Amino acid sequence: MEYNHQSIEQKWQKFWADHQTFKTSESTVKPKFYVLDMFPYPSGAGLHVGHPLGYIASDIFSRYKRLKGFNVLHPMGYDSFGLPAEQYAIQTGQHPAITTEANINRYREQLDNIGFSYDWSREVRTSEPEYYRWTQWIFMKLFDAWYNKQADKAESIDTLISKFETSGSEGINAESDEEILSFTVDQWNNFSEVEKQKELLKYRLAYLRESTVNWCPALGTVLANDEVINGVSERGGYPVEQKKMMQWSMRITAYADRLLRGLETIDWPEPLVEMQRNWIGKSVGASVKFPIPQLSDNIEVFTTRVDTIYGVSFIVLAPEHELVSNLTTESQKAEIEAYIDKTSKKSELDRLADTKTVSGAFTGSYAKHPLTGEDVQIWIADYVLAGYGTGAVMAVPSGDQRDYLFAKHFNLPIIPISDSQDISEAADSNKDGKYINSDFINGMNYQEAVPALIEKLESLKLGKAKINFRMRDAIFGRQRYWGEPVPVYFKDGLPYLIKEEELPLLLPEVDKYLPTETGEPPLGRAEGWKYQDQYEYELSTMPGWAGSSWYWFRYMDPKNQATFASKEAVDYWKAVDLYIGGSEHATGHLLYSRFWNKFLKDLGYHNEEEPFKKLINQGMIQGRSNFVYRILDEEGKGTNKFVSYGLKNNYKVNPLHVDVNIVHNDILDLEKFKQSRPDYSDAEFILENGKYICGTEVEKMSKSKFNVVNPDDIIEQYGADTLRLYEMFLGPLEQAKPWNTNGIEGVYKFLRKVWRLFHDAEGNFSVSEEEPSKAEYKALHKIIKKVEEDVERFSFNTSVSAFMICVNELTDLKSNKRKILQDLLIVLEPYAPHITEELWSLLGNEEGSISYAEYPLFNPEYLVESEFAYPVSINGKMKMNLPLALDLDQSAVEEILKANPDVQKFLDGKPVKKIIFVKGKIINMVI
RNA sequence: GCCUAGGUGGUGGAACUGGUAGACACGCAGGACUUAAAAUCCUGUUCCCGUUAAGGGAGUGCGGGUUCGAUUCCCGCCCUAGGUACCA
Repeated sequence: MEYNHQSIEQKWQKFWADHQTFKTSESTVKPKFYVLDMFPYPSGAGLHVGHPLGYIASDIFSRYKRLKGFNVLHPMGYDSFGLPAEQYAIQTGQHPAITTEANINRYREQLDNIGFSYDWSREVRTSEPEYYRWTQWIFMKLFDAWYNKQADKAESIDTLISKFETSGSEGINAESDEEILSFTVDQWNNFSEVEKQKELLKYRLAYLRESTVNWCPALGTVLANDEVINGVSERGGYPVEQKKMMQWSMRITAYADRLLRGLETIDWPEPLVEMQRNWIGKSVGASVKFPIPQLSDNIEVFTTRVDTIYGVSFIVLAPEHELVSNLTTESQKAEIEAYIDKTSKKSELDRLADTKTVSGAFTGSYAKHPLTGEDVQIWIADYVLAGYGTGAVMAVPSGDQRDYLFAKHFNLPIIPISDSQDISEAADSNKDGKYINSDFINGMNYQEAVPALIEKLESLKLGKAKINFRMRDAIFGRQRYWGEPVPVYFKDGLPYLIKEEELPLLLPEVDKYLPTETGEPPLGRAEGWKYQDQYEYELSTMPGWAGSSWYWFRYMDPKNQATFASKEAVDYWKAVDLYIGGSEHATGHLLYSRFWNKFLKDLGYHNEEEPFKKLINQGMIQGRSNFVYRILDEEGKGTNKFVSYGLKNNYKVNPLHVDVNIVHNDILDLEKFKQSRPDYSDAEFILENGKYICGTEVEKMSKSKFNVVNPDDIIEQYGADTLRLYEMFLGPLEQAKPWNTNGIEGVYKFLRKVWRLFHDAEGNFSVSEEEPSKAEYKALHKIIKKVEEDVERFSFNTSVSAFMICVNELTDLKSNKRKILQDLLIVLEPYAPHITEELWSLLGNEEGSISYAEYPLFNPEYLVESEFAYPVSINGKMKMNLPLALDLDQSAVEEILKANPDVQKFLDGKPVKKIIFVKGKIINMVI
């Protein structure tokens, strides 16, 4: 019987499903291992061959770990709230839940075809009420929490209230809004309920506040910073503008430092860690106040170079800075207003594009230098950002290039402050020299000057050391329908939580999925949707990242009605040991998940500071487009003649995308091409060597480029095992690479060879019970060792090559020994589970039991060489013949030396500690 | 500009701590089997010189360096991909 992938794969997929082979439980003495894939958003387009790359890798790893005796949790689910289903609903009126359900079913079918070992009994869907009930519950916990900086953790808001009740606002060290009240115990107790709630809102980790948001008019919703790329929306690429709105936010900034510190404890790809580090953007510096006597106020600036303070020759405010209007003198008013008007009209995109031109305006006012007391001019300019630091900078033209250009342009003084500076052409920010023109720090170096200055500023109450973060709080509301309702109602204009036992707050039905006529979010259309029939619910829904910020917990205990995951389950599974997914989530999902994880830890729900111990980014699989070249006539119009790639330069041609599914190894299937469109039916071709060769280009995989390859088609032709092996064979997991099927035949051929090892020439199943030869053991143990090493370092592509070598060797040896083949199957099982299960049961083992087999033990003895003899040279100076060995003990070294007096002579009687052999040659001796 | 990763045959890629560069696969060429095709198997395949062969030379983006020995380490440069950008 020949290898029939279709019947084998169907048989085993059904077997695994019927027997719940991969169902996982906590009740075991085995060590646990948690392997997680980033769950997909179920889009209408279904899976293409790029999607499963990471899933295949994680499945191989999971199966390998199971064989190695671990209790593996390997679940899958769907991030099923999101924009595309809602956009589809707007167009067609179909409820997003129906679209989503259909898409999920399609995804499931495609996933099943690949033969993954997921425990489907643990599936989660973020849009199901049983799931989002707990998303809402976590939101409630966040609303009911504040961040105690002293304890460096979040606590229940009750502990803050009791502090207010016993000692007022005195001594509270909390992460909060900027403008907080200070009050005594009596004042607090006399506050009205509304006043108390208003004040508490400034401390809550989920809070409502008027803030500047990224508003996307085309999508009709606000977006978080990570959802805005280069000034346009991540989804759809629509323009985004800044707008002030009442918005729900998450006080992620409270965790900035812990999020930063945690990065050192986890095993993530360096680029990704770097991205998070930059996103958090910690700067250590100082805040300095420049007094403005006429307003009896100060301008506060943040600087990372307080040592350059004597080089300050002016101050620059962001055009939006709150003091600008008060500082503007009568004579400068027109100029300032014109400048503000000009900059406010610039869109985010223009501002990003134009960073070269220097622009700004003088307010006419002066501030006092905090140390010298001299007057410094106050300017406004759009190179200072309102959103970072205090929205004001002290300008040091000699040390900062932007300040330098600004000073040159407006003819402002440039004061050198270091004896090592060269400021003839540009600012010089080096910290190496001794200070000059700098009063009491003259002659000091950087390390001495900074603490001296901080001390001085503190004594004058005009400055202090400060740490600043680039990261902003995350906007949490979305003015959309298809998301989790926020479990909040409004009373006296203030938000209150609904009761825990009233969860889930179900998403109400609406007649249309568009904003209301008055501009409220779609939930405003839900008729009679009121809390206790009188209070307005929050009409925004949660953002896409809400449901994905804790889902790995739900897999641990997906059916629990009493809590998001039981203490026992959480204590058993702890954190995700291996997480595989794309790097596009670096500053979104992966940051928010770490935040929520830390928060839930603070409240005592689990003990893991970091949710994902090890992370691997699989590279994107790009499309490989094929082109045909249509010949143009004299007028440049397309004819119905097509010329092969190699001859196209002899003609005037127009390249056209051609469906990659009718091209094989870049050779066009002419008949299928003719059938593909009616006007191609009489197409003519100019061939080379009797073939039509297509051109190629690497592009993103998309329908419009006719380069989408559906895994189902590959599976039908070659089988899931071939697909799995081939996707791994394609190249390193973490590297982006174009999809091409040019080499898939080789992998398919390999599987047929495996099959044939178990069958005789007539195709009958036949294995021998004889004791294998040394050579056979060697082939086997080479692959055992190689695959162990490769899987542990996620180098799956080299394993596939090693399998091919192994099977070629066994074929050459005509080996069909049970002892060899049985172990080979176990090693191959993670990569090609269907064929191995089939052959395993043909060997007479219990059906389906390879999933529980024991991984064969590697024995290095089989790899030790005993044959002779290569001519070798040492230091290029002598030649001799020596036995081959991998590793030698002292007696073996002596033996070799005794047998080779030439070497003895060369070594001049010095004792040899070690002989280093490489692939059978002495390459060095350690004396 | 800055950060990160990378640059190896016709192609995808291997070479793990410095040790036979090009494993494995695709493609291509030739051959066996076959009436023929498919399938399968065998041989060759970095480039250049050498009629074949024996043999020789060059070679991992470019230019230097360290080393008995460099795809690997160091210095300078070029290019590609991803990220990021008036962050004070």
